Amino acid sequence: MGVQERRARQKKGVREEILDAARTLFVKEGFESASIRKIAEKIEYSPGTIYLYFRDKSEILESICEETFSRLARKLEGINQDPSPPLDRLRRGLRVYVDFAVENPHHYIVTFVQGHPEIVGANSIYCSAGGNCFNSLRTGVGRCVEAGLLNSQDVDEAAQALWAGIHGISSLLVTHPGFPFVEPNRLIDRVVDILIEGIRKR
Amino acid sequence: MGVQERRARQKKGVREEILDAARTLFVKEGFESASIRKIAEKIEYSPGTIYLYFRDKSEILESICEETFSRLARKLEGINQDPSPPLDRLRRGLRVYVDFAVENPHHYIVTFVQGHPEIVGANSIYCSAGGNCFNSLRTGVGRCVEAGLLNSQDVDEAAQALWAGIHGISSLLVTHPGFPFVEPNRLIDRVVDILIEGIRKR
Amino acid sequence: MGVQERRARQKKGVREEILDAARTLFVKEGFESASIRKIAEKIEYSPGTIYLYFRDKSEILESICEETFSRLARKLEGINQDPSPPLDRLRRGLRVYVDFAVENPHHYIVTFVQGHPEIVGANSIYCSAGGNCFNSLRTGVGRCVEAGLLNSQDVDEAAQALWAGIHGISSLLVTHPGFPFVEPNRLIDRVVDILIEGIRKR
Amino acid sequence: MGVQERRARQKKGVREEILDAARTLFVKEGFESASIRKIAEKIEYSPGTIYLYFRDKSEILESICEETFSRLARKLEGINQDPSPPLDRLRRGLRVYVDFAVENPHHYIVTFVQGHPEIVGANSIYCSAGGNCFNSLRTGVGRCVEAGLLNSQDVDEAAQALWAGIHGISSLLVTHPGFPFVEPNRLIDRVVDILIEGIRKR
DNA sequence: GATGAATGAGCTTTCATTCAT
DNA sequence: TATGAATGAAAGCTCATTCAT
Repeated sequence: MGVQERRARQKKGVREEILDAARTLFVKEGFESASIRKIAEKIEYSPGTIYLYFRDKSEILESICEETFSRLARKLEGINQDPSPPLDRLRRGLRVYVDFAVENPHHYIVTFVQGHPEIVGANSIYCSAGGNCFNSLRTGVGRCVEAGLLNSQDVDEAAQALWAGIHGISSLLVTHPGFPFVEPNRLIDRVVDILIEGIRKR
Repeated sequence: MGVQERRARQKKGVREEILDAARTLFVKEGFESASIRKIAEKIEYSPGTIYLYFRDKSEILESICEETFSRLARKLEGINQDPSPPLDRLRRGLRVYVDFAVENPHHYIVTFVQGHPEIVGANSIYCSAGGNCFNSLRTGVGRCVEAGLLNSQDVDEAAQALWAGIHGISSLLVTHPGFPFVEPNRLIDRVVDILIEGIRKR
Repeated sequence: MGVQERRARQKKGVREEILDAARTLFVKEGFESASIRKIAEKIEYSPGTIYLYFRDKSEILESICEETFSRLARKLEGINQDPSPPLDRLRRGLRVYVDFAVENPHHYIVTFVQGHPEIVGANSIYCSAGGNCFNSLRTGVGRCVEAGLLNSQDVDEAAQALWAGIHGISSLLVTHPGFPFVEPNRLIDRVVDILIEGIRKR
Repeated sequence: MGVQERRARQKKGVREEILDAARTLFVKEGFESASIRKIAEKIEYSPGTIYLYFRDKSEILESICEETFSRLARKLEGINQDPSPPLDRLRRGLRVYVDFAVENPHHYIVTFVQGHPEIVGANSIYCSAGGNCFNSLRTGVGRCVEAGLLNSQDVDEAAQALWAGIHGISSLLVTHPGFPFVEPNRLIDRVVDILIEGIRKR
């Protein structure tokens, strides 16, 4: 029975199980405190087994980050490919970014909030899949500039400023769950409004 | 020699040395990884000595946070007490906040970016000195609302949105030093501009 | 060689090795002073290994106590089931108790002499296997009372008094090996005689 | 005030304060766990101060033992010098011994129950003051033998057997306070009765 | 694939003790 | 007489990792 149950799960793949368990633990206890043993316990395998799927602890973290970036990048690219007016698309991109963070707090914290110098380059927002995310945003901003919709022509500057804005609300919401925020949906909308209002030409 | 050297340092005070070393390590390695032993090694004392100044590891963290909040609060209160127009003061408050973060990246990360559930309440932005910081911001926003300068009357919502904005750029700058940001000063100004432009009444 | 030697010992079982080493150390140095490290050193394993067999230090103690009680209980029950006259059986039970202590001084000290508030209930003479020991004695006394052989009807009182007597000589012999006792066998017999003479009806 | 209070206590003598605190802690936590720091804290002096009165930790223990033996010896000698019949005196001596243990459980455990190999000779029952205690008992037994009151002529054997009996009930009562003993006074009387009945000539 | 056993290094913390003041 | 500062050693325990099976 225990064995059958395990076999059933194997369809999902041990690798995925490890990633799921690790992500949860990384956030709940921090990367350092989350131990290989605890991960192994959670998925009911022996610690050694984990080393069949990952070289070491930090490779697990790398995988989680990469996976997160990919999912977000896909979402953002979806928006970039629809035919609404550029400013609308930009606004929706910002909102989607924050929603993604709120819906995947574990991923977001691990990938964007915590600093991981042990993953050289990989954790940064400009590596592989990470780059795609930022590029989506940059592209969206670029389209607005081309259409003469913004109060400045510097695409990089604007893109980075917007990113700062949405990263700010995202990280606050996921890392300070105890703070007496006003209703989150309203707050997110307000932030996005401010950013769009503050950036568009009058 | 070793003795003379130490005596010299003692003027500064062992407690301060510990806090300095700890802050650096907390940021470089994270709270969990930064060990009492490493702190002791860094200041060339024995591990036991640290316990003459702090009850345990988390008390060191608490001290650092409290210290950070106090310094920032003092800066912000200074601004609140000068006589310029409300919106100017608000703008300068935002800028001072980010400057503080950039000038004290260690403090900022330890206090605002990393989550520290081990310090119940103390790590939160609304505890003691922490509360003073947020209240300064809220007061500044309140004055603008009273003067009818903002495009919304909800003080909390606006204060939180602004805080999100400045926390966003602050945390990005200090946690992603490798990212190819445009010139930081210009970027910070741009963010603050966007926030003010996005929040004021037309 | 080192490897072969170890393999040889493994037949006995690492768990048993740990218990043996621990028992010796607990007595020689006391529970507190006997450290996990010293136990590990003694059996030539790393400290961590011990935690593969026992949850923590006090679980080792618990195991030793439980084991001791069980062995003694088995001996005593053996006597209770033979068909000699009740007073003879009682006398032999007392003697067997003391013999057990003298033959297993380590066990006896750890289990009966040292107080172990850290093992809630388990160290007490009335827990599980411990209870069986005392019950054997109580049963033996009860039989004598039923047969009208004792100078008092109070079974509990008599059983506790006898226990005090044999615990007294047992603990003195094992904890004061340097004292100039008269020949131990004679002394033990004398104590048992006194107890039986002092308790039986005339 | 704090100072005045301390000065007041000094009449009692710091040394005595240390001994009082140590005795309590030795019993509550065991000799090993009771630390110099905790003793110092309890009497509100610095750890270093203790070393002005005692060479090291074990000297404190030695002092406590010596002190205990002396007090008990004095009590027993008092009895030896009164004019009642020898067997009565012996009986009263036994009872006084147990009463002393029950009234001074701290002293009794530290001195008689716990083994202290670190105090070579000093912890034994035959050193200095300790010898006086046992000698009192031996003298009492000797008088009974001379008066032809006992069922054996071997003074040492009898004295040791009696000591075993009273040590047994004493140590059980003080080290197993949780055990469901019958009413202590009755139990002690019963033990003493058994011992006297078991040893006297018929 | 998976595991059980093992380890060496490391952790936070407490200790008895020393010594300059 | 008393202390405050310091330390080296050791404690119990957990860790990432390895490897024979």
